[in-house]
Amino acid sequence: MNFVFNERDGCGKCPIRHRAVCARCDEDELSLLEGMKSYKTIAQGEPIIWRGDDMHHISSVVSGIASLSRTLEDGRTQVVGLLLPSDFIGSPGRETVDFDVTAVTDVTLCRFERKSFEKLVEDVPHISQRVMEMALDELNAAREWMVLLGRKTAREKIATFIEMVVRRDNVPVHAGEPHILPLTREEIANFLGLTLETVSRQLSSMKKDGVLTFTDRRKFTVLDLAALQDATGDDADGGMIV
Amino acid sequence: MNFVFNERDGCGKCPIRHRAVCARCDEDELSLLEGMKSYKTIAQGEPIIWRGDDMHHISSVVSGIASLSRTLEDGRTQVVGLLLPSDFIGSPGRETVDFDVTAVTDVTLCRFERKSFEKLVEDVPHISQRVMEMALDELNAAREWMVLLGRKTAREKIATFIEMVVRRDNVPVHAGEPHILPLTREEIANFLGLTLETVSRQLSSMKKDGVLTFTDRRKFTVLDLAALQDATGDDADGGMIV
DNA sequence: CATCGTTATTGATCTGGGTCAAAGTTGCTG
DNA sequence: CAGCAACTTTGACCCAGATCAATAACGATG
Repeated sequence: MNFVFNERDGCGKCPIRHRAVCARCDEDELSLLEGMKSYKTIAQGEPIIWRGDDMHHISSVVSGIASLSRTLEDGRTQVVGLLLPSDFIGSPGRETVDFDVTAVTDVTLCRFERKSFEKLVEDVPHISQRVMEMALDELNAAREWMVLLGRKTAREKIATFIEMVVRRDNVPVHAGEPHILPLTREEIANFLGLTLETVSRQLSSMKKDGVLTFTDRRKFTVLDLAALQDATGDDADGGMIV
Repeated sequence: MNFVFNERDGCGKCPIRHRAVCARCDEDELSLLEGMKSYKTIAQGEPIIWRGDDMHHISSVVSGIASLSRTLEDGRTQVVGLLLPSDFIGSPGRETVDFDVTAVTDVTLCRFERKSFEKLVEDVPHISQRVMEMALDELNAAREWMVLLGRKTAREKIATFIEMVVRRDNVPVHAGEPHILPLTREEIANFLGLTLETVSRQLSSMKKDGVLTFTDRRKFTVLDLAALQDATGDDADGGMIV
């Protein structure tokens, strides 16, 4: 899961190098993984793995977006994270998954047998260090999201989400290019702890206020970035400290 | 942070052994820490460190409870975690803290200079593995809490919180013994994304319904555990899978 | 043990966002 | 390109929980 939508540095070869070990690559260590990996593609909307299922593999997202979510008995659903390229599905040391994982778009995974991966974690210190760093990053992002879920208004939640999408896009994409919402209104709602109607109303309201325009229901451009950032409820500089 | 309130296994000597390395103790490795540690006590209600402060130490909670929280400009506060004995304050690899840390009760910390701790993480593989496991546990707990914050009703939030306190107590404490609420109504509210009035009303309502009794505003006994668990909104078995 | 500040309870009222319902879009698929 | 299914918008209404306010119960202190 990677709330900030920033893709980590990767050396572009094997998926596991994206984040797990890259920048400290050692061909010998990594060649251990060569025999173990297999690829799998899951179609948009299909489940990848259900909560409680045995976790035979640890996978890395190669392309596409997956969601981590929990659904209560009566159908209320909360998305607790989005998995973007280089994010992992499954944790070493856990036998089962604790959340449902679903393909939000078509998703390609690079999979490693869990047992072998766990052995690798024990044998290669770089890997546990990298997984530790990733888990700490995710933890921070999750806590940040807890503030949003527990205390922000609908308007602030939407603004935070949009700002996050824009921040992610602004690295690779040129100015002027419209941004793409990777989720439906309902998925956004389940991510923000709202209903789809409220999401729709707030987006309309921001459109009316001249903060955004939509070219189509998935594509938008920010007209007033300052207003957008103001509306997030966060510190002026976007969470960083002065 | 340790939402489930379960204290991890510890060998009872140095605080860092509580969770960081215990079960894989190696006297030689750990003796590296002997010279580095220092103890500090913070009085109830006092700040331990503020968001944005430079993190000169990584600390382990020896006794007491601390809270991790974020406050928006207008005063809305969300507690994103409680730190119990054996939990860490600060992460290797981060220069500043991202949340305010406050002593909920008197707190004693065992502190290590951050740089030395980071060196230890690099040098001793057991430690990064243990920190990795801890971070993954915390991450899971944080995501579980996101479901509560985003989707549960006030009644379900309170029931979940009480059930958590009871679960933590039930290991060491004998049946019949009243449980102790470690937080004020306001702190509970800030942890659950509610107001203190709603917390108070829900507790009164559960008292009226015969689920709980209070002997004093901090001490309570559960009269109907089944009803309490029903009220959490979670699966019957408390989150585990059948 | 009276006083005072803090914490908790309870009541009255308000409102943001949920719920229910009805159109309006969009994009497949035959 | 018609017809349908999935998604989105918008409106009307409602209610859980927030807000505002008054009172009560602690518990520390002199």
